[in-house]
Amino acid sequence: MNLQPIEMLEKNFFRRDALTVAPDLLGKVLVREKNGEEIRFVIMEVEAYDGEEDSACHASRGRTPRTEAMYGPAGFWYVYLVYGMHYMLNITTGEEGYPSAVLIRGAREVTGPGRLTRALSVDASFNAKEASKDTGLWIEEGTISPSLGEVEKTPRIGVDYAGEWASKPYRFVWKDNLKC
DNA sequence: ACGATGATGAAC
DNA sequence: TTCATCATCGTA
Repeated sequence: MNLQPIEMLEKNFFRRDALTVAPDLLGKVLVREKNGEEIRFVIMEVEAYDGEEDSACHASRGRTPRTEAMYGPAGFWYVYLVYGMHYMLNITTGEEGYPSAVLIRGAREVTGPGRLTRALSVDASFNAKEASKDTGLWIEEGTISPSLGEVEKTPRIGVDYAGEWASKPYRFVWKDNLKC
């Protein structure tokens, strides 16, 4: 038997196109450490937000205080509040200077981006912090990943305002065939 | 199908 | 300083 420490995903994993990173995150494990306890969720649903051209991406309005993190290096959290109630958790991707990120929308046993951040006790204080053990929130290698046939591609949720970009298949879901 | 609820960015 | 908007969710 070959027991190796579980590998934390580092900058190089995230320093690729958001559209490449997004499906690759399915099956990876989101880890939150709080008060000495670690909770883990297998990532099941994500969306890519890719650059200023993407009307659904917050960076479509250019660089603002809110979108700073997306313009920074890959592997950092981008967290913001929507509808005055729910925090959305994103991980930044791509080269520094190019704004892009992947929204983590759901995990095994937790469906919905707002419910996920609540389950993890994640709020805006994580914004622009690195995904690492130091910050108490990171992503690890998983034990299984979906096969190609198990990944469903659909338009993103809640971005109907984004014109032609609203219909692009930037959402990736691991169809949970094995669930029982 | 609707209201809660508050930060953000843009207009004035 | 005001205002519309919003990557949602729970209850009806």
